Amino acid sequence: MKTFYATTPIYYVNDLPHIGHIYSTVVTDVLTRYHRLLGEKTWFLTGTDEHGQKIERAAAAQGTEPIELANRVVLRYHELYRRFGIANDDFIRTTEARHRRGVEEIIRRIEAAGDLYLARHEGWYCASCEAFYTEKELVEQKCPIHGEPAAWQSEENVFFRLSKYAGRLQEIYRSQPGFVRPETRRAEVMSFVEAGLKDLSVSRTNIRWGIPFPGRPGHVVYVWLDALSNYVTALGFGAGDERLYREFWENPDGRRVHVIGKDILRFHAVYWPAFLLSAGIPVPTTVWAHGWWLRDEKKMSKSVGNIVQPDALVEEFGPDALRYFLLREMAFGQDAAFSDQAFLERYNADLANDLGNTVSRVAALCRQAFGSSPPEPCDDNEVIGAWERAREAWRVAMDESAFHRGLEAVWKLLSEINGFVVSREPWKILKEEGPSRRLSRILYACAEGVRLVAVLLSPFMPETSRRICAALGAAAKEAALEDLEWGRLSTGAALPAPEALFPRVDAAAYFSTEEAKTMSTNEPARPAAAPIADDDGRISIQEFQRVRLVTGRVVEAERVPKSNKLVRLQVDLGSEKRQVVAGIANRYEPEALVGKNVVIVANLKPAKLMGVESDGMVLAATVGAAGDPSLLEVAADVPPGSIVK
RNA sequence: GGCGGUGUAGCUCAGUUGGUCAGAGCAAGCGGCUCAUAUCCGCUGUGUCCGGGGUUCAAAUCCCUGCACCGCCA
Repeated sequence: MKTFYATTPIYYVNDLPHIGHIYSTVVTDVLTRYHRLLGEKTWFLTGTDEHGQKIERAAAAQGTEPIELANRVVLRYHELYRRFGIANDDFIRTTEARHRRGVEEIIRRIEAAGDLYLARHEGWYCASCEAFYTEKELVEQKCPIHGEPAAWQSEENVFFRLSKYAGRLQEIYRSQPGFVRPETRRAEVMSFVEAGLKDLSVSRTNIRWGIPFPGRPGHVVYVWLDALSNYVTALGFGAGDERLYREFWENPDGRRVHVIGKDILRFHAVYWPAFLLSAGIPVPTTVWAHGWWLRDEKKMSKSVGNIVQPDALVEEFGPDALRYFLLREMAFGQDAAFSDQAFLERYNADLANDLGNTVSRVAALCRQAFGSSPPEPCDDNEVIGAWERAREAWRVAMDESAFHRGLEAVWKLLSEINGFVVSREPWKILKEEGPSRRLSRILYACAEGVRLVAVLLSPFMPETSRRICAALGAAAKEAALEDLEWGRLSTGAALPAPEALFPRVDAAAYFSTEEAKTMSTNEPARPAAAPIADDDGRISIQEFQRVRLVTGRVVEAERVPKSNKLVRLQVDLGSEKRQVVAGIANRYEPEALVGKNVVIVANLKPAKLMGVESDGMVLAATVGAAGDPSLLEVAADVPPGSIVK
C-alpha cells in the first residue's frame, strides 16, 4: 500500500506564527490533500519545538515557566490552523512524554552503534543559534546571524560521529536524486558534505530546559537532535505503540517528505539522515526546501519587524484567498515577494474575476434556464478536451510539487470554459427556444467543467471547492479520485441562491482605508535593525511609501479640556471620519480650524493624548525657537481623502 | 577566497536535448457581448533574450570573458 507521510518543521514557540510559518504548513496541507485525493493513505504531522535556551530565557524574562510560555503559543498555532483549514493528523510538542521516550530510544541506538563519545568543546556561543562560532566567524564579537553578543563557553559535550557517515550520505544523494529538492539545494548539500564533515556535539550542559541526555547526568539533548526526532517520535517510535511508525516510516512503498524552509536545510539533509543511519532507521525520501517570503527585499523576520501577520488578511478575505495567493505567487522552491498590491491583484484578477465570476455566471445560467442543474448531460463538447489537457498538466505539476503550475493549469481551464460559454451564447438560446435539450447540454458542459475545476482546486482551497460544488448542486464531500472523471455532475439538482465566492474589492478604496490593518506588522520596523550607519539619513521611496498621507477637511474642532495646546479635530477623509488630536491650540482658535483642508498621516497607530483618542496626525511646520505650528493646508478644491505623495 | 545559481516585454516569470523560442499571466489600449462579482470574449508587444567575444548553416539556448545580483561554504 502506497503511503504518504508529510511533515512541516516544528515551530519554535518563542515566535508567534506568521506568513512564513503558515506557508510551510499550507504547502504541506496541499501536498497531503493531493495524495489523499489520489487515494493514498496519508499522514500529516506538524508541531512545536519547545526546548532550548531561548525559551528558557524568554520565559524567565516574562516571569513565567517555559512550559507555560509554550502552552500559550501552542494555542495560537491551533487557532491559526483551524482558521486556515489545515487538516493535520497529529500535532507533536517536543515537551510531550511520547517524544522524550522516542528521543531516548534513538540515542540508545546511536550509542549502541558506537557513534557517541565525550569531548571538550570550546568556542563562542550564540544562544539564539544554539551554536558555536569561531573567533573569525564573529562580527565584532557578535553572532553573524543574530547580531547578539556571543559568550565564550567551554564544556564537555557528547559528540556524534557525523564524519563517519559522509560516504553513506553521499551515496544517498547520488542514488536518490529526489532526496533534496529543489535541485540547487541538493547541489549545495552535496558540496557541503564533500568538503568534509566534522563530528557534531549533541549535548549541552549549560541548559536545563531540554530532554535529559540518557546516561549522561547534567547533559541535555542538543536541540536539533531533539527537534528532528519528532518526525518519528510522533509516529510512536520508541514509545510503545509503533503501528503508525511501521505503516508510514518503515513502509518500503511509503513516501516520507519533510517540507522545510531553506534555512534549515543542512539539519534536515545532513544531520538528520546521519542520525537515522546510525540508529538503523530508514531515511526520509524527500527533503523539500522552499524559499522565503520577502518583504522589501528582505527575509521576513521578527527582529527586522517586517512580518506579515496572516490574521487580518484571513479575516478580510478568508483563508482560501491567502492559501491561493501563497501557492500561486511563489514558484515552489524559489523566494517570492509578499506585497498587498500583489495579493489584491491576484484576489481580484484570479479569484473574483476568473474563478468567482465563472462559477457565478454558470450557476446563474443554470438557474435561469432550468431552476436546477442541467437535466440533460453531455459527453461530447470542447470542454472535455480542455478538461483532459488541464488534468494532465495539473497531475504533472502536482507530482513535481510545482503548485504554481498546477494552479496555472486550472486557470487555463477556467479560461477555456469562459470561451466556450461565449461561443455558445446560452442566454440567447434561452430567449429563442427556452430550456431546450440543446441548452441543457451546453450548460451541462459548462457546469461539469466548473465542477472539475473545483476538484482540481480541492487540495488548495478546500472550503472554496465545497462552495463551488454546492453552487452547482454537486455533492460537497471531500473529493476523491473518481471525481476526476467527466460526467459525474448530478442532473436536475436543486441550486441554492447564488452568492459571490470572492467579492471584488476596489483596490483604491481598499488601500485608502484598510492598508494599515491588513499589512500591520507586529511592530513598526525598528530603524536600529537596519544598517543605517553608512548612509546620510536618506530613506528609500519604499520607506517613504509606508507613510500614508491623505488630505482631510476639518469638520469640527474643540479644545481638549485642561490643555493649552491640544485641540480635538473631527476630520473628513472622504471615505471616513477621523478624530485627531493636534497640538496647535496655542496658535489656532478651534473655530478658525473648521473648514480647513489639511494633510493627515492616516496610518499612524492610534494614541491617547490627555485621555483623548487620536487616530492620525495633522501635519504642520514648526516655526521658530518656540516651535509654533503652521498648518499645512491644501487648496479648497482638493477633495478629502486625496493621496499626498 | 572556493563552489553553485540567476540576469528574457512596465511587473512576475515560461522557454526541455541549439533550428516558427522571441512567449504566458498581470498591467495598458482598442473592439465585441451583456448570462455573470463593471465580470467575460477577441485583437494589439520595434523587447540590444545583462555587456563583449567565439563555435555553428543556425544560439536566449553551447564555450570564453566582463558586469550585476543571490545562495552555500570558508
